[in-house]
Amino acid sequence: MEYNFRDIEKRWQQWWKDHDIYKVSNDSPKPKYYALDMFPYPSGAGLHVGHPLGYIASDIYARFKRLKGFNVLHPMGYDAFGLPAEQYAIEHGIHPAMSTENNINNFRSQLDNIGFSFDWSREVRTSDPGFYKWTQWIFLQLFDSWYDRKKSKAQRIKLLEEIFTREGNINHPIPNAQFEIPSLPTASHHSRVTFSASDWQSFDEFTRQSILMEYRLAYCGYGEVNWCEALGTVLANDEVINGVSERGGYPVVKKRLRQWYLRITEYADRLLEGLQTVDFSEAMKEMQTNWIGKSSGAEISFRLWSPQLAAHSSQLAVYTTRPDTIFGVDFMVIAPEHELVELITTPVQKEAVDEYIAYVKSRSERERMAEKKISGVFTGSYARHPFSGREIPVWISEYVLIGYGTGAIMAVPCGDERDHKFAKHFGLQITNIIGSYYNGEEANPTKDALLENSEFLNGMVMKDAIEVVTKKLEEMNIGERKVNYKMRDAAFSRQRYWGEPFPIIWENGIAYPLDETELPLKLPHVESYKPGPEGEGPLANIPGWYLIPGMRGMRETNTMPGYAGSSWYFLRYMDPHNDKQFCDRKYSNYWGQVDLYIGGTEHAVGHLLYSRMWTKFLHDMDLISHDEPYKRLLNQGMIQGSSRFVYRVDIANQAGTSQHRYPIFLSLKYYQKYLASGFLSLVTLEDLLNDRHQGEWKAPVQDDYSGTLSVAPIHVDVNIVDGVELNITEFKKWRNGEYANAEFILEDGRYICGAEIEKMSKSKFNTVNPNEIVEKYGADTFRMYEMFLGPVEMSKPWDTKGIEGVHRFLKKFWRLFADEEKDLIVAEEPPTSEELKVLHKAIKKIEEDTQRFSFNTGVSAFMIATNELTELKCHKRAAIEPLVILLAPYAPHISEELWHLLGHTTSVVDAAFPKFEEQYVKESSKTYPIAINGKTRTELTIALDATQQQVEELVLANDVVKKWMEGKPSKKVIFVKNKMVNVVV
RNA sequence: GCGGCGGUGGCGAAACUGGUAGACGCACUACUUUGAGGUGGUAGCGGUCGAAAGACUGUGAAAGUUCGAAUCUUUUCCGCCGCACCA
Repeated sequence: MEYNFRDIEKRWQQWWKDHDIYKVSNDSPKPKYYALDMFPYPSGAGLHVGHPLGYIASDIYARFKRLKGFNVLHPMGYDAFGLPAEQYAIEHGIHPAMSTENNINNFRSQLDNIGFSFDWSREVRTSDPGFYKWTQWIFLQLFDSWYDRKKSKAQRIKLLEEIFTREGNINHPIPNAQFEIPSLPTASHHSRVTFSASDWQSFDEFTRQSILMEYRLAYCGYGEVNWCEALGTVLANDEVINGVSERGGYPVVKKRLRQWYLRITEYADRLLEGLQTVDFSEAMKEMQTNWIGKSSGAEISFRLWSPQLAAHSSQLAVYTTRPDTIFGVDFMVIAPEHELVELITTPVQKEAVDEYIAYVKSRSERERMAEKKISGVFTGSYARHPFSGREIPVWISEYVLIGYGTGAIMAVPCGDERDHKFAKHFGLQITNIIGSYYNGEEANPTKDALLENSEFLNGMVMKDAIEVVTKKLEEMNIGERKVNYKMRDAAFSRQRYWGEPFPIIWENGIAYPLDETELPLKLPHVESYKPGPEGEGPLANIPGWYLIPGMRGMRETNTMPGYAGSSWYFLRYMDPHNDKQFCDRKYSNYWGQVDLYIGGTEHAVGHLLYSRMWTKFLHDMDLISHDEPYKRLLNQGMIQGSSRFVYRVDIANQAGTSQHRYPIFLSLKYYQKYLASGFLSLVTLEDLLNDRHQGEWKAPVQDDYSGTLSVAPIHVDVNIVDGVELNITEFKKWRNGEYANAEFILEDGRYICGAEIEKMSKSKFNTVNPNEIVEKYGADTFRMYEMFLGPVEMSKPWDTKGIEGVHRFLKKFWRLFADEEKDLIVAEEPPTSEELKVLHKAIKKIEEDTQRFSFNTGVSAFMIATNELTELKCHKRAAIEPLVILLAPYAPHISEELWHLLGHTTSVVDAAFPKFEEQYVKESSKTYPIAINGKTRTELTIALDATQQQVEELVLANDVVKKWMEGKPSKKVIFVKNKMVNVVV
């Protein structure tokens, strides 16, 4: 019987389904294991071979853990809300619910082809009301909470109200909101607003609610947001890449809008600390750490002074991480948007300042990022140095950002590169406080220099001076210790339709939460996706929805962003059908953290941070027991596409001729020849024809070939290229015969395409559909090949040709068991020790490799064992049956088939792996350390039943030791004692 | 610029705590099975010299530690990813 993978795979997939093999129980005496994939956004393009890489890895590990006796939760679902579906709806008039449903069905059929062991009974979709009911519910909990900095945890708003009634906000100042809220009691810096208990009691409802809004973990406020005109919505910081939207690449501008936010900044410290308790890659931790961007330093107030303005008492607050450099301050710089600009600009400087502000406003975010010009203007005012009393000019420049720190800095040109450039550019004074560390040419940001020109700090090491200065500033009451973060609160509303509606009703400018019993607040059906008035979403066009009968208020018409549902979905899998709670505590206690989370790096600062924050919040609310969602994160690399190019000749000067009737294509050799020498535009087609081999291309007789050539590389579908050789017949049929009349200039009768490794994408025609691979080679081959390509974490190009080797292996493996004539050729006689050695080696290696996610070497180990057993002509049950179990995680279908051929009646999933381990591996060999001069240098693995004599011989024969001894001949004694092999020199 | 990761045959890659570098697979070459193609089988395959045995050399480059370095340390070059005026 031949290895008929099509039959086998179809049959077993059906059998698994019929018998609910992968259904997992929440109630099991077995230890649990939670293996999760980042659920996909069901895009219209479907899956290409790159997508399943992570799923295969997690599936292998999940199956492996099942065999090891674990109760494994391995679910799958869809991140189904989001912008693309709505864009598609706008363009094609198909309702997002419809297109999403279609895409999901398509995804599912593609996934099913590959033989995953997902428990589909637990499938979740974020766009399902049964799911988003709980997204809305968690939102309400966030809305109803504030962050108690004293206790470092979230608390109920009710508690805060009690505190305010009792003692005002003296002990709980308004958190560092980045965004202003109107109608607060006045104060220059609204985060410094304080009120007493009696103040609080005198406030009206609106003021109270406005104040509470300043504390809520989900809050609504006005602020500068990333507005994308093309998408008609705001975007979170992580959705903006280099000034354009992540999806679609549209320009993004700053705009002031009313917006919902998540106060993720309150969790900044815990998000940082939590990184130490989880197993993420260094790169991932680094990215999150950078994104959070914690820095500590001091905020210092400088008195301002101006020669032309009436004496005023303004203070300028600056933030610095280097208070030790205070005597090196030569000027101050404030951001162009700074509130003091108007106040401190002197009449003489007014024109220049206005001009500069206008210039800054004219520059887009992108321009500002792209070209970093040194620009700025003097305000005419001065700050007074707190120690030396020196006058320090105050400048305005766009290199100081309004959003970070206080929007103002003290410039220390000898120690900061930007300040130094600025000083040089405008010819400002540069005070050297670090002696020879400063060379006059470049700033030196060292902390090790001994301070000079620094009065009471002279002779002190900078590092130590930081503390001294900060203390002194605090004593003088003009400065305080301050921690700053780059991370901003996360914009949480979108002016879109296809997302979770906010369970909020606005009345008299106050946001009231919906009652729990009114959830889910369902998304209404819409006909039009046009944005509503004043930057609202499409829901603002449906009065029937936002107006509530019998009430004066109206519903919030924004919707939640794509990351809302994905911030907690991993909890829903534990209890997916519960309509009383988001997840029963009993089950979240049982499953706990995700033990293994696999997905791409692209979610480093988005999804992964948000879901970590939500988890911490739910933990604070005592709704779950753990406060980090993922114990271990594995980032799969990308599978890149290998693009193929054809080179089309465009003939210039073609007036009066008919060359353009035939697009002419050059094979790579010609393309490179002319391109490389830079001659292409000087060459005519005639030159080319004279150069080519005779007879390969018959040029139409009447054409004029004298025009110069230019060549355009064109992406060609990789599926009509065999390796690098173009299938010309297929090419002519490609794209409905667009190239039907193509003519080719060949090399040795073949058309060789150009090649380049790029990201896999439809537009580059380099995608490969897993369905085609599965159809041709089977799912088992596909799975193993994806793993065989290289380490899971690494990016690597897809090469369809290499798959043959893996396919060959499976056929070879099959032939250990079955033969062309007979179904089963397995013999029951006991294996020889040589055969057992092959087996044991394989078991040891494959187990280790699987355990440490080194699936590529695991696959290799299978190949080696199979090759060796084939060579030994070994068809003995005891030597080959264990391999079937071992192979099951990698190639489940063929394993299941062979398992049954071998006479078992249960699924290979139920094979008792631990037992088998005991039977075959345990204590079959032992590893001994070899010590040289008492220091362990290497190890020897020796069969358990080896005699002392044999061990001694082995040590002698060991090349490692032998070489070492040869390299350094001297007296040597070798002895074997208590299993420790010792070599003494 | 800063930070992280990496650089090993024609290609994807192994080498886990320093111990015979290149396992395994692809591609390639020769032979074999076959009427032919595919499949299957055997052998070769880093480089140089050699018919072969074998010798020398070899993990981006340079230096160092070590009996021994792809692996550790320092410097440097290149590539990928992330951040980017964050004071």
